[in-house]
Amino acid sequence: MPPDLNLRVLPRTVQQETVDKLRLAIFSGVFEPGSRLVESQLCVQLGISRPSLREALRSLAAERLIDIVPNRGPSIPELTWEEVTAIYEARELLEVEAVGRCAKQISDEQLAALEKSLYAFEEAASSNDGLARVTTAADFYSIILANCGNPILEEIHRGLVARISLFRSRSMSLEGRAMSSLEEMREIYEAIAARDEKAARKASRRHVLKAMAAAKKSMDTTN
Amino acid sequence: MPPDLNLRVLPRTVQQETVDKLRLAIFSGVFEPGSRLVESQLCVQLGISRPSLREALRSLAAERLIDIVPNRGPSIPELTWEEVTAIYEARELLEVEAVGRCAKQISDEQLAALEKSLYAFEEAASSNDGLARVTTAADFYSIILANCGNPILEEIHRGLVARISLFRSRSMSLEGRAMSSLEEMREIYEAIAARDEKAARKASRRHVLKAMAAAKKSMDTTN
DNA sequence: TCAAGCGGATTGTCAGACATTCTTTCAATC
DNA sequence: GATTGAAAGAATGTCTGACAATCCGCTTGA
Repeated sequence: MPPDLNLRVLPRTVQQETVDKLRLAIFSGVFEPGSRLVESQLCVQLGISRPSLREALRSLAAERLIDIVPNRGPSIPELTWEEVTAIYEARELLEVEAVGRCAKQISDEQLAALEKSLYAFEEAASSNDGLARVTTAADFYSIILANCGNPILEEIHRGLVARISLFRSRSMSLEGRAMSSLEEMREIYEAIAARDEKAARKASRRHVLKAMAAAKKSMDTTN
Repeated sequence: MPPDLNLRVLPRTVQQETVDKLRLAIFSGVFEPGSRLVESQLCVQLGISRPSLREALRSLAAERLIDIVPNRGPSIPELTWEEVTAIYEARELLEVEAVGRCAKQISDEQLAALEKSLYAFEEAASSNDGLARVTTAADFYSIILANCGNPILEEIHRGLVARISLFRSRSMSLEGRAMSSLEEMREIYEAIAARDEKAARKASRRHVLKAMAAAKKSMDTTN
């Protein structure tokens, strides 16, 4: 038997399912920012009991995907532009580092997977499916972060991106943003494929900064 | 009345108290790594009900301070050296950035507070109080991170440091480590006080790398 | 118009219960 | 003697139901 066989199928608990469902709902913008999540309603909608729901909500609160104020309950955060900026800056820091490391050490297989994900995003960018754009773009980053050699960076990055998913989907809907994003991502890919760490970092930084600018633009126009 | 008076005392719930208590207990090394946390026992020890405890445990699990395996319950993580390395690397990335930003923008008041915290650490370093060493050192970083201009970096850094608190307290007990740590921190402080961003980053990087080396050493000798 | 107070709605917390799953022990078999 | 298997005990996952504390909106009265 292989020594490190980890085929163990982890049983999925109601709590985990609930966290995933709610997380996805928050990503997809089902809840309005600032809106309150009423426990009794969610219990009925999700078909679970209040204790299970509350456990799930505590998890999401620790991930900063929802706010919980004592005696007022959970609500969807209303991010200010300052907070969004701070998140984008942190994302820049992590992502640039990850891209740089990735350029040095990604395997050929994973590089192929990265190219594939780029094509997937290309297709989504041409379409009008906003959610597909965000998810395929997320896949692209995900492969990079998974190959940077540091799972902690990956974990933190995932958390950050989750918190600004709403802004990402909004800005991705901006006229032309998807296409220029595609170009930037292609640059990143090319640099990684060429194992050019410096160029990869540069392209990555440019990409995040442009994404931040697009987010700001969408924030200004939306309000 | 002041316009932004935010004196509102947030009511502290049992859940929050429990999270804080358990977090502190984990920091202090009350629980052995790998040991399991039995709900019924904790309920009695903390004097709370199982639902409240479970909510607290979910929060801690989301912070990665405990592991929760379905049908096996919560336990203290046993970090491998690979994981610890990854955390230290991420910490380096964040801390160097924060120190650099801090050097550019910290106020004179906060600089004074930083100096004060350095003295506090100096005192703790001379003593034999391991916990005091870790907490005063944490205060020092805390001031830096609070003045880097990005609350997200602060938040993430706090989370990372929490996860390796055990290794920090161990390595701080190594012969001479506290004193050399003091020197490194003084270098950081001097560079920040001189508003020399580059030197501050350099000193910060050196400090984290040495801390990581000390952690590795303590890990090797302990086992 | 504004302040006080009242009532419904919501959250915080607990107790108790039960099915499921894990662990360990002990016996049976090879 | 070692391994397998079953059974008992312990711990977790989940639900129901309950009640006090708190918050929010509305009415009432000045």
